[in-house]
Order: sequence, then structure tokens, then C-alpha cells
Amino acid sequence: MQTDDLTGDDLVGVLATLANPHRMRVLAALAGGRNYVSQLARELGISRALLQVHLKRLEKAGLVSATLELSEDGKAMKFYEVTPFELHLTPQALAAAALTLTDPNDVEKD
Amino acid sequence: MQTDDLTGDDLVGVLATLANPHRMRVLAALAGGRNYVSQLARELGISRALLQVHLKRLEKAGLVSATLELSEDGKAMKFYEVTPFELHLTPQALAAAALTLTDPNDVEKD
DNA sequence: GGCACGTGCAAAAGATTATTGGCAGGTGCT
DNA sequence: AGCACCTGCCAATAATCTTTTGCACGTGCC
Repeated sequence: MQTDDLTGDDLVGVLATLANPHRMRVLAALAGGRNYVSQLARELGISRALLQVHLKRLEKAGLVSATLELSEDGKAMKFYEVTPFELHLTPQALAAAALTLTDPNDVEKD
Repeated sequence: MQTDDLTGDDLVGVLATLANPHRMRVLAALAGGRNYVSQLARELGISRALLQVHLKRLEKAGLVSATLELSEDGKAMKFYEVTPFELHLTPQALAAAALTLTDPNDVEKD
């Protein structure tokens, strides 16, 4: 994942996702290796519910990916890992991204 | 300005600032050259009040800087220009930044 | 059955952002 | 004086994000 293969809107989404202390810590933790939800929650010292919300946001932004696995003793465990990415942000890169932003005047609701 | 001379908290602030379509357009416009508030508002097609708020946020994040100047005919005009920056975001860079995040358990209110 | 693990989801409350509209001030020109 | 520019700020609303609490479901083991 790279700066210029994202649309302006997607880039905004990714940046918004990164701009949160919890999610930054989650990403940091996963950068050290894959992990499953409950364990990750314990390591970060936050509730599982809260972590889930953040993980979903990270996943939607494409920054992490999940795999549901069965442990040896038969428990369903969801492992997350970081998607490698490399965003290079400069005024020029942002100017280019801005060109592909959705015009607020023709946004359609579902 | 670079990724690793920011604290984790500052980085979160910068990312949050960038993660907005209006601000991205403002930055894009200023990347093409300095400009003053009213003119910029006209070019972007947004209200001056709204632009001001976004410019302040950009300035607080250190992404733009302002200069108050007097035009030839005596009018006070505030010119903004982009601060050159180059943020390189990777899982590793974020992991490093996460180490300097403020612990939510010892935040003090004013 | 009762625990100790794992998962998921959703409603509600709290906190923060985004946006508008109005009003203040200033200059110079006719 | 009245108009056309420039600036700044604030109060109120609307919209969005964050966090908690509680419930549901599953497994294996004593």
C-alpha cells in the first residue's frame, strides 16, 4: 500500500484511522507480530469491546487483516496482522490526492 | 518536518489535521503558492469562517504558516503558505511513535 | 452444571468536530 | 455617508467518533 494508489477519499480515511492513540498502539503491537483479539486487549490494557471497534476500523482502512483460526484445543481465535504500507506524505503528494476527492456537492446518500 | 522528530501525540495531531477533505484541499491550493484568506475562500468555494477554522487547525499542527501584510492600498491581508514536510509512514515508524504517546492514565486537565 | 477461555454485536451516553450565521473591527474610494 | 474590500471571533446547531455496558454464542475441562 502506497500513497499514490489511494484515492483522495481513501487517503483521508486512512489518515483518520491512523490519527488515534489506541489505533496507533494497536498497530504498533501488531507490528511486533500477529496476535489474537483477547490477548491483544490484555497486552494493551483496554477492553475487548473497545479493541474490536478499533480493529474493525483498521481493517476497513486496509491497515490490518484478520484470519479466524482454530486453536489446538478447539477454540475459535481471530488473529490480526498488519498490512505492510508505506505512505509518503508531502505537500505535493497531498495536492495530487486532493484532485481525486469527492466533490461535497454531489455526494449521494444510500 | 519529518516523521521522527514528532512525538507520538504530535503525530496523531498532524494526522488528524490532514484527515479532512477541506484541509487537504487547502493544503493542495497553498502548495501551488501562497494566498490570502478571502481569496483562498473564493477559490475553494467555501465560506471564510469555515476556511479560517481549518487554517487555524493547519497552523496549530505546523503545516502552514501565516504572515500579516499590508497591501499597497492599505488593506490588511493574511497570507498563508505551506510548511514543507515529509512524513514517511510505515508500521515501524508508527510503532516508534507509539512509544512516545501520552499514557491515558496520567493525563492532567488544566 | 459451572468455570474459564474464545468470539460477536448493539444501544446509549459522552466527547469532540464541523459548519453556519451574525457581528465586530479596519482601510480606501466616490 | 455608503460601498467594497480586508480581518477576527463566537454562539448554536449538526454531525461524527469514542467508550462503556451488557448480552449473545461457542469450546473444553473438573
